[in-house]
Amino acid sequence: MSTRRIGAEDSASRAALLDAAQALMAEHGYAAVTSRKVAARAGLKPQLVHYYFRTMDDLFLALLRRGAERNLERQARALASPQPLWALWALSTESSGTALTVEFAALANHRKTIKADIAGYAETFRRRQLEALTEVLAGYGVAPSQTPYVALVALFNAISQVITMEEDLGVDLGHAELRALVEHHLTELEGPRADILPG
Amino acid sequence: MSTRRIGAEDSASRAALLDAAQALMAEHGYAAVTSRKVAARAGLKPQLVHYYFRTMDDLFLALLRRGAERNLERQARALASPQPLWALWALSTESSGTALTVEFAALANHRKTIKADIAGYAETFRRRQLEALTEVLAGYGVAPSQTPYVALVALFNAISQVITMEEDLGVDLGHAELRALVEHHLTELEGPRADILPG
DNA sequence: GTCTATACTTCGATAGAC
DNA sequence: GTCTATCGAAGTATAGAC
Repeated sequence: MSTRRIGAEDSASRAALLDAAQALMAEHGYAAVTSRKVAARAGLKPQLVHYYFRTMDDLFLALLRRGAERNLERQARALASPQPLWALWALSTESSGTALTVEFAALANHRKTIKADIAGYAETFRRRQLEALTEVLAGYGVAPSQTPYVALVALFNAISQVITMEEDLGVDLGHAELRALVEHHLTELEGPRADILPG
Repeated sequence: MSTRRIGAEDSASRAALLDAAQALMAEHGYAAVTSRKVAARAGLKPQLVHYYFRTMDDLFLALLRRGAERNLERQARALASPQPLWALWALSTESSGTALTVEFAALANHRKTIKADIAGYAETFRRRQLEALTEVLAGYGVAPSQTPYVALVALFNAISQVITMEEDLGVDLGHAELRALVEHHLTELEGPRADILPG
């Protein structure tokens, strides 16, 4: 059965299909990512989707991996910047990736193959943050005994994630005040934010 | 066109269809909520879905409203209990509703009709919390000038929401520590948690 | 008020042509 | 290595019978 051939990884058509799938997923949700719509958006024939990605699951997986690699790189740059906390805050409250994040979370609910991959990526993402921030926070003189660093990292993510998700939805009750609270602490630790855009 | 008749609101079949849709959505995601699958799960014919709900959007809306009413009631009970903070914490970190929440968030991405409804419900939910907790926190002697209540409420929700979502996904880095942090504060304000299950 | 017969559209996937 | 012709299954929705 699985003897059918598959397209090359560096094909331009393949990349175009991934781009189209990503745009569709962000704009219209994962259910809109059908072979036909993806192909139409990329200006290609529907059957090509199944040539480059045997199943739709494979397409979602490829999309996740590509996005994950990009995000890990962006995070690494932020964590290596002069103001890692501010840079991470800017990156995490950026709304551009929110829709995709939500869609992948929903996707995990019913595509078990993908769920494990998403969880693995989330874990790596968090773990790298923890490693880098452990050094940073220790450098700033924050005692881990009081509040464990791992709790701070989880807290930081919870806040930024919910703020972006809710704002995307159009709900923002308490956001300004919560943002102010976080930014007050960031300023205490890292000084006022230097106006450098996140990489 | 819109002259077609619609089934009674209190019909048993209608309720069965909603139950089936809810189960499907939680287990397999909103994309699995198709007229055929919903009907099959309810032991009915697919066409009945369109008799009781003219379109699939109508079905999703009915499902949202039913769930929203139930949640608002549960929240009201929690907020009126002897330990409102603990009760709210128990309610918000309950994992049972998480999958549905995520699915509705994703649904909002591409069904604009539904997005407004979801946002409206989220806002009401938060606002009621704020009203009740304003009294509670003032009673506990928490000064609103230090950290505005509305920020605390948003923070509380961010934490519980992300914890349940991540645990549902299988990621729990920092959760135990973050939970401990929250529960430490709850104990300070409200004393140790009395072992009463949430309503 | 309740349900069925049926039309039309879109989907994922494969086999085979270039 | 790249793409097309085509199939069977599943989707939404309407009109009309009980």
